[in-house]
Amino acid sequence: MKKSKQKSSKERILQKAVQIFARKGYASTGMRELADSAEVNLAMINYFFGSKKELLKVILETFFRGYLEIIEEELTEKGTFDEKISRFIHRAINYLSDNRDYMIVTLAELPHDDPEITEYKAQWARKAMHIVRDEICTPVKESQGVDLSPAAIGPLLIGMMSSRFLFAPVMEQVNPPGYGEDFFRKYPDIIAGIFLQGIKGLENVESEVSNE
Amino acid sequence: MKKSKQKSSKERILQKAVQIFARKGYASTGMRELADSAEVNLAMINYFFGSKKELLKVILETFFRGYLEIIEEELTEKGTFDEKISRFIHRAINYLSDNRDYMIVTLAELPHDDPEITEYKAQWARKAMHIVRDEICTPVKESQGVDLSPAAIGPLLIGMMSSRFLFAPVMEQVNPPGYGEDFFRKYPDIIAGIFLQGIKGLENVESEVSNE
DNA sequence: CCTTGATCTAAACGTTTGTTTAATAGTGTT
DNA sequence: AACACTATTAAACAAACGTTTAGATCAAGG
Repeated sequence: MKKSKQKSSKERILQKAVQIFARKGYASTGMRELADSAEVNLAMINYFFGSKKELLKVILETFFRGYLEIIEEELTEKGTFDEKISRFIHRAINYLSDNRDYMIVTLAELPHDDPEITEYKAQWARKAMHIVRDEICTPVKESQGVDLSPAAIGPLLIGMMSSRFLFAPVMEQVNPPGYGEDFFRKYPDIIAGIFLQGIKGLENVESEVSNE
Repeated sequence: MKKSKQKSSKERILQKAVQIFARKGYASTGMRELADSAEVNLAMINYFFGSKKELLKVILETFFRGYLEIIEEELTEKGTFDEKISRFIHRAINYLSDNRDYMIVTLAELPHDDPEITEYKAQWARKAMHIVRDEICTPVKESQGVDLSPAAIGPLLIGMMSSRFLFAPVMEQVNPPGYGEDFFRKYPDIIAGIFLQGIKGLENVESEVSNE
């Protein structure tokens, strides 16, 4: 372990950026506030990262890379369908929990369409969608005859797994802190259970809307 | 129908605000850009709404009120558990679809904790959570013995229903527009099916984590 | 000792930010 | 015609914005 005592300026900037962007939002955070918080001269941010937007890209990149790695490792390797899905959901929720701030920054920026950033996100979404199609949608189609669009199932999974974290700031205001803490230990099991049993219960949904 | 020809300045401001906030984000949208887009003098925004933040509150208030009304009407009225849940999900997804921009603005601001705004959101969350507890968590507990926290199920439902819309700007870049359009006609059925069958499949999850 | 390259600083750049003010225009009432 | 009230305008405000510049500081290598 080398220089574990003090982080470098660049590391400090990134660490504080993720923290503050998650709490206040990317656009509402000024570079001076970030510089002060990271105990760094204002100019150092652009010195290391080029621009504020490039700094955001580093954060998105980091989150997406980690998430995609989990998709690849857990969804494309051996095991039954149920095993793979369950393994993936457990590890993904763990990842979201360990990287809440990265996740919050990424998902809060998702709906906005700065063209530069949107293309960036789309690159990752493309890769994830192929795997979701091959490993989830296709098997479900073959075993149950239900057509699932990967463009819906991918977002659905993230939505299910992340919702609790995105609502956290509000829920802390609603419930006393620490409330339901025991419940949230079972959270990954619940989500995995709902998703797995949920799509297993899907059957002839398509017939209802076959031809209108 | 009275003066359907031209909307009032106040209406135009609100309409354009929701539109632009949804596309670019609340914080990144300047008041001058909004004023120009609404074809209104800059000062009129604060004249009608007091401040930029008050304008945001009106948007949040509008979305929450509509969503809570659906919760109340569909979840607390007559019918079996399955009927109520299914009715609620169908109508809620319809509501989200009809008010995409309101939803995007609201959900994108959710994770951020401007204290003034957070307390605002918490007021609505409180009301919704009571209903979710009484109408979803308690029945599930009685019929299946599974303890669900309303602080998780409420967000989970929104997360499941909204994910597809929040990812839309990215997915449009991934898929050709119009792709999977036929699928998304079945979307409410799919979501309702997954959720209902999903929680019905939950059983002895708690026993796995009973005592570690 | 001098050089090289990376790190850091203080200061300023020109815009843009949200908000406010004071004056004007319009509309219906008395 | 004078009044009251709402709506609208152009202009200005201080503050904050992201970015850039020129120069200092520092450590390591030749």
